[in-house]
Amino acid sequence: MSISATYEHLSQEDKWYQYWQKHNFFKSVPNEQKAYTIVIPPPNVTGVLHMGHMLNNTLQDVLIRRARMKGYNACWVPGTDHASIATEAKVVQKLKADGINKFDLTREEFLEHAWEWTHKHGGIIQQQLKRLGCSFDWDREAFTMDEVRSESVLKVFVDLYEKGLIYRGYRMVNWDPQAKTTLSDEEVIHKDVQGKLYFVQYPLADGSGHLEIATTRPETILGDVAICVNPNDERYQKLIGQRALVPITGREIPIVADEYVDLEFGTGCLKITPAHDVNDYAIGQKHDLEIIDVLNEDGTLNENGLQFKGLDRFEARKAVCAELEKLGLLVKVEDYATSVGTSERTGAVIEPRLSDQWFLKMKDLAQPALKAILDEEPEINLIPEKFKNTYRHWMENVIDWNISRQLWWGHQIPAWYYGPGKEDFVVAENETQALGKARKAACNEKLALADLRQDEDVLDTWFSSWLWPISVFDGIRNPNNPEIEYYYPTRDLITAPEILFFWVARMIMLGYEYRQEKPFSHVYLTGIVRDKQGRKMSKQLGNSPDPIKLMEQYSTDGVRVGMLLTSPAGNDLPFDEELCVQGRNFTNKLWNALRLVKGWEVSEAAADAPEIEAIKWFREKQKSTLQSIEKSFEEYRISEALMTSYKFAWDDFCNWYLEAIKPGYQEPIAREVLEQTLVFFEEVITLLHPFMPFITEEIWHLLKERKEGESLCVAPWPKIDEPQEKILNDFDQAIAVVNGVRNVRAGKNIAKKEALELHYPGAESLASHLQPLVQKLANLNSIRLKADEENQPGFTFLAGKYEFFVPAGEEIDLEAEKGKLQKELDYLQGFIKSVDKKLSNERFVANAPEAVVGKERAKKEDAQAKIKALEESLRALG
RNA sequence: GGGAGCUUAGCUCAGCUGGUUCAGAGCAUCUCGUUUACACCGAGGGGGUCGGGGGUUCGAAUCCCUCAGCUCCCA
Repeated sequence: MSISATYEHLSQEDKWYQYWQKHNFFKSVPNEQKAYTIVIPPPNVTGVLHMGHMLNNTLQDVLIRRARMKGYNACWVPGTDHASIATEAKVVQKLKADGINKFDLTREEFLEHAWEWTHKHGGIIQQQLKRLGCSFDWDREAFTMDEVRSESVLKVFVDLYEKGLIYRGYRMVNWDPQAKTTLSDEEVIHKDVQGKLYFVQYPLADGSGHLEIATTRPETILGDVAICVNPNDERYQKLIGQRALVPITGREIPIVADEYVDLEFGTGCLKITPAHDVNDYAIGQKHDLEIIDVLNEDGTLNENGLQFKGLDRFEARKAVCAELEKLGLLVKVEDYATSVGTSERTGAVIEPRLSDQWFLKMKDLAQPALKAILDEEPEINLIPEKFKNTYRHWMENVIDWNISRQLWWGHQIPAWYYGPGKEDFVVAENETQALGKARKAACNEKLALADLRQDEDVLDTWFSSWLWPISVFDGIRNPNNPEIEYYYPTRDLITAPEILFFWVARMIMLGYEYRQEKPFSHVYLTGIVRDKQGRKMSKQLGNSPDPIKLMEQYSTDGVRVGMLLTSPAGNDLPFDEELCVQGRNFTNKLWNALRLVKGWEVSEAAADAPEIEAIKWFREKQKSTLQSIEKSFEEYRISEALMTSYKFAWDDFCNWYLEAIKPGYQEPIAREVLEQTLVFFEEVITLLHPFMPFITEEIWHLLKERKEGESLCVAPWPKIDEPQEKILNDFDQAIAVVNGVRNVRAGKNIAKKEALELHYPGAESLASHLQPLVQKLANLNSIRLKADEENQPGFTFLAGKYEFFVPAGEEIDLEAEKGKLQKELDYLQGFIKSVDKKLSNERFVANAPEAVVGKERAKKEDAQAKIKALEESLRALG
């Protein structure tokens, strides 16, 4: 069989993904095996693959492929998310480009456009995930707005409402004036900015003087309803109960006292604008103050803004300042470092705004979710554990979740109003049920559907995502269906720490609420993919490489390896294309190993000693490597598992094993050796398959004849077995000897093809059965026991604690050799001194454990043995 | 402002409850090597006073205190 000189990844990748799909290897149906389930963190339905997705989904694929090979019924569920605010923003933008204003459309018309957009741009990321090799059960693909998921969302909403956990409230919320919707606290990003603090004079109503207040938002002066001072502030005692005039408007407002006011901040006088600040709102409630809202929903000033009506809030700020200055009321302006909330999606500065919204009570739901993670023996393991603290902090201080959004794209809130009052509504899963409930509530049997008006708002996207591990198995609508019973709880959730609260915490809450059980047992939090300068990769910065191009250039396997090599859980990944080069080089190495083993002629001769020993060793090495890989996987140290596999393939298999069994130039290999080698090769690529599915599948098929329908992706993972340490240790010593000889060659510029002689100091220094192997790997013409008095020129080296000798003809630089030996001797003598110091320290001998003291004694003996060997060598050199 | 975490070779990271022979890996770097699977390679080498200071201890990268720098979360 002829094998191409290079691995042609492009055609192979496509070929094997099709093969896997054709044979339904990734399909899962409940059976008697144990389930291993992962649900994808659903990407935005209209999104495209970015580096974060690559990292995240590669990790999931590694875990699920390994589980499949280990004999679990592995099920990885794909799907997408409707991403309410992001998708709606894109559709609005697109319509705008077409000259259409969203608000000129009816809701139905807009949704038509949105679906059209979704169908046009949906499906791309799924193709890209296939490209990445992800072994999803595609028959299970779900979308947060498909029928099953939508009905589940509404059902949960109604249920939680009936349990009294969902309520409608007039509250101060985070308002995004650009998207014209509210946001939850989690969607607000606080940013430090350099602002200004404006000091403004407010005249007293009785004309007896004025007082001074400091504010960062002068434009809200127009909505002031009071001035507040601290009751303990001696400066302002006599003002309490008086009245002041709001600048520009001339409105008269009371001066009230409240301990909330910080004596130290600004002037100690606080202006109260309940409509535009959450703390002011609280004070307003307490003192029964009126509310004057000066802003429109787009962030411009309304009629309460007087002459500034129609100006944007930031323009208005400037205009108000100019006016205050003109009136002589602006005392001074100071620089002031502050932080402002911005919208996660649009970046707009968030406006605190009073409005009617739907809220979900979180306190009770949080309890089991808190326990699940923080228990001594947690039901859910966070990886890495350091996120426990963050999680605890959020959970313990959780506040009610604003779940309504003033958008159209999403699940419309299933509440219907039957009358003019704020409370004249019913909550139901559909119109028909709503009508029945409404008739009852209104005590009016004549109510018709036409009399009902559904709430305009949609639900926060996360309100559908938090059902995901249950809803993908239809476990909300049909809680006893065999699928949910079989697959739930899932095993691993792999996601970014950024959405620990948005999503992970809420899924845990919902899992316990609806199934009285955790949604997953392990949460693996990945890092963020950053560029070399440490910046997060983003579209805006344009600092992200195109994942598809990377896969085209370096092969999918190469990119997968590159990404995983450097990404321990929870650590950010400073991405560098060099990593993909390393991954690509590794695929090349494996490919060439295949070319080597498939290129040999076969003979029926018996195996030679080096080959027999190499085989004995590699068998044990495989066992010990497997053990260590298993341990890494158990601890979710994926990079470590990969690195161990990488070194096993490259160092142990290619550099040691293959070199040990490799026949001479144009010589054949013994059949039994070749057959064993093919078995070993298969073991190597089996361990690598979860990381690099494509090339390993290709090699697996080339190693021997396979039948149609066979595949490495469903081949069994090897069984764990105890290695024989003696064999491994003996071989390690042999390797040390080979390295010693190579070292001598490198140091003395002796060509590899020039055969050397080796003298070893005793049977224990180099097992006799390994000598032929050493001879082959170090290119020695003979190995013999070292005579007591060598008395000939040569080089010495230490392997383990033994001194070996390589005779070197006449060309040896005696003095240099002696110098080298003397240096080693000096070091060892110094070393013995330090060990002696320890051993002669009574407190050490008395306090340290027996084993530690014993080790020190052993060190000393070793060193003494070496010194003796060195001294002999020195004497031999004259 | 409150909280958490990090700081080990040029880079990315290991280093478990303090104790094997001067602290490890991968990559990068340097030297040598090419008719004999692979230069996307082989062999070998160099490189760190474990952020600074102090303490506990017979013994500290590992525990404690402190200072500095960085990151994240929350308000």
